[in-house]
Formats: sequence, C-alpha cells, structure tokens
Amino acid sequence: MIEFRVEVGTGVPPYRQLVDQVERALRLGHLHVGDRLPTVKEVARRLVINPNTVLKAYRELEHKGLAKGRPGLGTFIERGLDGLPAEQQAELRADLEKWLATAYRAGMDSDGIAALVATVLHEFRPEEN
Amino acid sequence: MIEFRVEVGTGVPPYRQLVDQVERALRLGHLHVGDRLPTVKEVARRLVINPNTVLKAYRELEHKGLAKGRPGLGTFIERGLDGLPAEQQAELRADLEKWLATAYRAGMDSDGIAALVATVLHEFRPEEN
Amino acid sequence: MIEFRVEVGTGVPPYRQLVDQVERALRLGHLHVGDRLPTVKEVARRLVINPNTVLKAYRELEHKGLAKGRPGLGTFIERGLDGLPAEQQAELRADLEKWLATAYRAGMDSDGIAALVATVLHEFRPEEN
Amino acid sequence: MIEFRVEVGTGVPPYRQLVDQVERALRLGHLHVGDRLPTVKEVARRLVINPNTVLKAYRELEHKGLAKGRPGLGTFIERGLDGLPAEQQAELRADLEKWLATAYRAGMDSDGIAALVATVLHEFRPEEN
DNA sequence: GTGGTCTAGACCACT
DNA sequence: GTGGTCTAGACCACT
Repeated sequence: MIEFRVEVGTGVPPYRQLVDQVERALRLGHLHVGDRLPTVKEVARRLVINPNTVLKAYRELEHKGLAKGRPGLGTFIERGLDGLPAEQQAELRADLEKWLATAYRAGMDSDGIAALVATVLHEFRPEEN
Repeated sequence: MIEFRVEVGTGVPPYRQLVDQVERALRLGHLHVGDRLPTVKEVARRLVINPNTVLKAYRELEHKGLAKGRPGLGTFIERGLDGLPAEQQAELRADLEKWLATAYRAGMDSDGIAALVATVLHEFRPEEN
Repeated sequence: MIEFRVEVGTGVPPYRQLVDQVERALRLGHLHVGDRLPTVKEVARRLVINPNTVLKAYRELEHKGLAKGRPGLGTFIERGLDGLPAEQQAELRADLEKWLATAYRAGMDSDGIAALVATVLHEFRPEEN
Repeated sequence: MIEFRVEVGTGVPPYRQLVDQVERALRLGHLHVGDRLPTVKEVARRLVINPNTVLKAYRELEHKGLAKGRPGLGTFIERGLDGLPAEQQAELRADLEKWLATAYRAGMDSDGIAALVATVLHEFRPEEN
C-alpha cells in the first residue's frame, strides 16, 4: 500500500503532491492496475489534512484515467504508466544512489543537491518541449 | 544575468518559481553578491506574466535578505548561499550529467527520470526532518 | 452570456447540471470559443448555491478541455462541440417545437411529454453503444 | 414485465433511475395496476447492482403509493399515472419518432439530439414553475 | 464503512 | 475582483 507524505512550504499544494506520488509509484512499478489506494479517511487522518483534499487528489487521478473510486469499496488503480523493466530501473537507481552518496560525502546538503539536480534536469529537458 | 523561466501546470506559483531559481543560482555560484537581477518589467515582458508577480518574488528575496532593490538602479544580490567550491561542484555535476545521459539512452523519458530522482532524493532525506 | 438554471429534485447534482448546460450551449452554437462564462461568484449568487459548487462545475469543464479558468480574468470557453450548421439545426428545432405544441394541445402535461421523449430517445440509442 | 436499465455516468443515482422508469412506464401505459415488478434479486442480478439499491427504489415507489410489496409474492403496481388514451399517445409517439429519424438522417448524434430536445423542452416549461 | 456532493467560510495568487 | 486551495462538517448513495 502506498505511503503518502505531504511536505509543507514547498509551494506545491498538498492534493497535487498526492497525485504526483501516485504517478511516481506507477512509473516505478510500485503500484499496479487493480491495487487499492488507502481510503480517503485514512489518508486524511494520517497526514492530518482534510478528507476533501484527499478526495480532490483522487478525483484528479480519476480524471487522468489512473484511478477509479468505487463507493463502498475504495479507490483502485485503473491504468499503469509504463516505465523501464524493473531490472534496468534498479540499475539506474543504484547508480543515482551512488552519486547521491558521493555528493553528501563531498559536503553538500540536501538543498544544495536539490538545486544541482533541478538545474541539470532542466537543462536536459527543454529540447523535449 | 539570470534567465528566469516559469512552468505552468506544476502547481508551484510563479512568484515562488522565481524565488527558487534565484536561490538555486546562488547555491550553484551562478549569481554572486552585487549581481543585478533583470528588471521587473523585463522579466514580466519576457515571461508574459504580471509585473506584480515579479515584484512579489523580488520582495520575497528581500525578506530573505538575499536581494535588495535600489530605486532607480535595479535589484541586486545582497548575500550568497554557500555551496561547494566551483570545482568540486563541477565534478559532481559532470557525474550527474553522465548518469542522466545513461538514463535517457536506456529509454527513460523525463517524467520517468523525474520520478526516479524524486524518489531517491526523498529516501535519503527523511533523517533531516 | 449563458444563463444557468438549477432544478432541484431531479436527482442530477447541481454541478452536473451546470456542466450539461454548457455542453448543450456549445452543441447548439450558443457558446463559442473565447466566450467568457459568468464568474463563479455571480453564478453562485444568482442560483443561491455555494461558489465551490460552481467551481466544481467549471473544473469539470476544464478537465474536459472545454473551458479554462484564468485567475483574475474569468473562465473562458476553450473548445467547441461540433454540431450541425445553424440553419439545419433551426429547422429541426422548429419541427420539434411544432410537435411539442401538438402534444400540449392534445392534453399532455410536461411530465407526460418528458416520459414519452425519454422513452423514444432511449429506444433509438442502444444501437450506438 | 418492465425492463430496467441503469446508465452510469449520468449523475442520477441508480435507485432514482429505477423509480423514474417505473413512473414513465405508468404514464405511457406500459405498466398497469396489478402488474408485478421483477423481484429485487432478479433486477440486482441483471443490472449488476446491489439488492439494497433496488430495494430502495421499490420502497420509494411505495412511499409514492405507486407500488406495494407483498411478502412472499412480489411487488405490485398499486396506482397508475394518468396519461392520454393509448391511441392519441401512439400518434404523438409516431410523429416524434419521425422527427428523430429526420434528425439522425441530417447527421446529428444522440448527444446533439439530447441537447436540442432538452433545450426545447425547457423553453416551453418555465411557465409551470 | 467508503466514496461523493454540498455548504460556509478563510485565505492565497494573479490581474 | 477573479479563480484556486483548504478546512470543517453535514448528508447522501452504495456495498
């Protein structure tokens, strides 16, 4: 079962963070078609946010065709998001973790790392738009 | 001179994106004390956003002590954000770029990469909260 | 400017009625790309419903790609729904109005007419599914 | 025996759709006093909905005095809803079907037709409110 | 119990 | 002023 978390102070609205986390989990193969998301009320209780906020996230997922709420039953994953095969992904991930460890060892803090990552990611992206 | 950009649809308010970009540039050593930021009008015109939005970002930077507006002259960087020495950073950056290139070559798209990066970054962070 | 109305007691949720009315107006050529919908607050005030309910309808239209909210400006039609040319539609409409008048003259009330219409419409539809 | 159907995605709750269908059938003379409705179980099985939903519809019909459940026997129509004599209704219906056929032939799809019909019906109604 | 709709009202971002 | 997010809480439909 996916474990949601919400970070305040990022400027990203909480409902949006939940949507992003489900999308990420689908891409990484941590969630699959048919999986059940935690109930609206449970997420609201655990993250100490309003049930309507969770509902909004789930409705957004529904609009994207990724999940579907079934009253009385729960909310279920309807469609996956293709990514690489698990093995290839695991390899890339291991390499990235090595890089991260090196960066921390070199004395960077996570804000600095985030800044570096964001910059590099952005510089590679524009060509895709 | 820093080149701002605004991505709509991310949920992050534009003024906040501008602030974040200045902070990142400071951390990476792309902006230094005394540097002048582009004028409010110029940013507004180039990004096609309201001048008040830019003004809000610059005011936020003032509140953080990072920049200072001098009427008639422009807005200037007041304080830097320490990061690693340029050389060490360049090395880490080169490694990260290599990783990125590998990921793209393996067939990942930028959303997939963003998902992987976000996940790995988050897993290393919790200890800081 | 479209004139919304909400009928209670039909079982159709109000936000849904608003969405349906916009779609109908688009099909009939009463609304066009670029047209501005009445503001959330105005609709809420006139229909004596909550602004959030109107907002929900507008968001639904946005998800369907039919409208787009622009903070500070209003909500605008983004895409039309093709229908017949106005003239052909006007002709069909005139014929339908004649039929309706005949039905009323024969002594049917609007519930009876609605029942007849719903039944006939349903019997012609199934083949399309 | 009446043939129920439930359309999802219309916003109208299923139990309400069942009630409406019985009322329509009564108005059109397709159901008469003493007729037996299909059993709750049968309807639930055929429409793949929960028996409680069907039960709720039947109870609603009882409240309206239109039907009456007789334990062990079934649910029976108690009262009709007056409409026009069958012949007059058949004539009106034939005319409406001709109109419908013309509309389809002209190239309208059922959503377009539904939009036109709803609009015309509403414009004739206001005087009743 | 589970998702869905709605209200009332606060507060924010953008024009 | 205009749309957008969130909270708190009531009530409904479905399982």
